[in-house]
Amino acid sequence: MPTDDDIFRALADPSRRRLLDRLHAADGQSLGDLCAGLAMTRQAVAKHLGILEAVNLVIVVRKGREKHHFINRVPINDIAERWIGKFDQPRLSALSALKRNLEGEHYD
Amino acid sequence: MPTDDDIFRALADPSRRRLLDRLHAADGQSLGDLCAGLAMTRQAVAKHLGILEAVNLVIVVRKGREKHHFINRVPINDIAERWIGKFDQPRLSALSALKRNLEGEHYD
DNA sequence: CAGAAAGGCAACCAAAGGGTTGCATATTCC
DNA sequence: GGAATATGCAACCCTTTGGTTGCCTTTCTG
Repeated sequence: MPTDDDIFRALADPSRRRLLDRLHAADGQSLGDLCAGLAMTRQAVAKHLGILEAVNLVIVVRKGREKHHFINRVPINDIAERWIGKFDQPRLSALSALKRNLEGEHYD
Repeated sequence: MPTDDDIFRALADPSRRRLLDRLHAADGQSLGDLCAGLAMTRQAVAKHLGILEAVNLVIVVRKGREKHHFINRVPINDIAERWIGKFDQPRLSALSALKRNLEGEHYD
């Protein structure tokens, strides 16, 4: 079970956040997909993904010789609730969320 | 101007998050106050606070020979909005915020 | 004014971290 | 079967970083 500290440390590295960004843009990419265009070795990317897997920020599904990666939002939401939440002004965040809500969420 | 990366790296260390926790419990403490009960040198704590200051997570007010520290919530809220926000389910967070809104805060 | 209290500065150290190279393994396709 | 594809594993390297010790400066206080 990853601790909050594990999650924070995993998120501390910009390359890893970028990987999460890429998965957010297109979920389920393989290692090779995720390497494309990055100024890093495949092995480096694999290490980063390994760390993200270890803290459950990324879930892996193996399909043949390929390894597909999916974001798991739970840990992020957890630290957002448990740690970041207590530092933001409740009224402001409630207002902005409500505003987002009213302004039209047509995702999904 | 601190980048998101700076903020994440500053938050990555558990000692620094603990310092923020302590300031959250009682804002405006001095260096000596913040050292109390920690298994660290004063100099180590000062370094951590220096990092927190550098990224504007903590604001310092000098009073005589003392140095008082105050939390600045802006950077935390910034990354929460700009980065974490896009990873949580908009519907869920909007709902929970709305729920919080309805359930308690009737001080508009 | 002398000494204690609060903090600043700098050098140093051991460990962790991000990245690389090199090679091994497993799968798919012709 | 054999080559190309997709990934795994391990040793190694250099930089960052969290922490320490030692000493200096500033500000109260008796």
